[in-house]
Amino acid sequence: MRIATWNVNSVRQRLENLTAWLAERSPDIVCLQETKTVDEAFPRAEIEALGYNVAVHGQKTFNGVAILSKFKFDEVIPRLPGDPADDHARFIEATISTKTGSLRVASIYLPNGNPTGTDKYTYKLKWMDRLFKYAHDRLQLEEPLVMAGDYNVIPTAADVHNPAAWTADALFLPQTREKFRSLTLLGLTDAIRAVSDAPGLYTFWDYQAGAWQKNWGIRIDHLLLSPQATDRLTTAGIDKHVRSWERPSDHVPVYVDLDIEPV
DNA sequence: ATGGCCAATATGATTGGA
Repeated sequence: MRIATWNVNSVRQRLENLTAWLAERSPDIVCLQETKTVDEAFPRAEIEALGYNVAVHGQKTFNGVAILSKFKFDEVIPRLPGDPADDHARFIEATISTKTGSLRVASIYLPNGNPTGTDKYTYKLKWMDRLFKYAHDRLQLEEPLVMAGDYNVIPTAADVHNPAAWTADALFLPQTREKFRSLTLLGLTDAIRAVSDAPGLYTFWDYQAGAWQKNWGIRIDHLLLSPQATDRLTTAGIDKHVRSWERPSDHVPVYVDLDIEPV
């Protein structure tokens, strides 16, 4: 079972890259972020034609998440619990049936939080607290769980080309990193770091200032695995080459292979 | 880490992104 995450920065602008990457990597389940469209305008038919079921939770202009799956969804739940007044489309989870029980996958678009010192950063921290509560509750189920998405968190200095330039940024502030670390301390495993300690593993390069050409990257797209998923982890990787394609997203896909069979 | 970008919007300037 191959599960991936990709912040596509507009699914409609990225449809050609998305379909090319789906053919190349053949993921079974894909979590998308920043789809930037209302559900009615999501290119559902084009993706269904490639053999995927599609679950969407979008809104006008910004944000928007989705899950694609080669296997049918048993359950689809949009919105992160904990704040009914939060109208940002940043979370959707789904379950599918496997030979050893239910597999749960969440597509997460965690708030950026810049500029710091504003309500945007407060919103980010509160959202992370809600995500902690969600993870804590779901871990009680003791089932394979993959929380995949754009966390907008640089976990450590090894995950950024120039740490000094990011010390005051909402993605790298100690309080941000502490809240991300609390997720791993709950028992979730950062899949990429489970397979490699190498520096220079990035998932995002800014469009500006020639960041891609200079490899000024950061690692902010993560797949966090429950113990029952981690036990079955065989591979984790980053499709860096996708950043060099025509009209790319500023993020690239990240994926894991889990030794789990669908029904 | 901003000189340089990109996407969406009743759009031709503004907002959001990271």
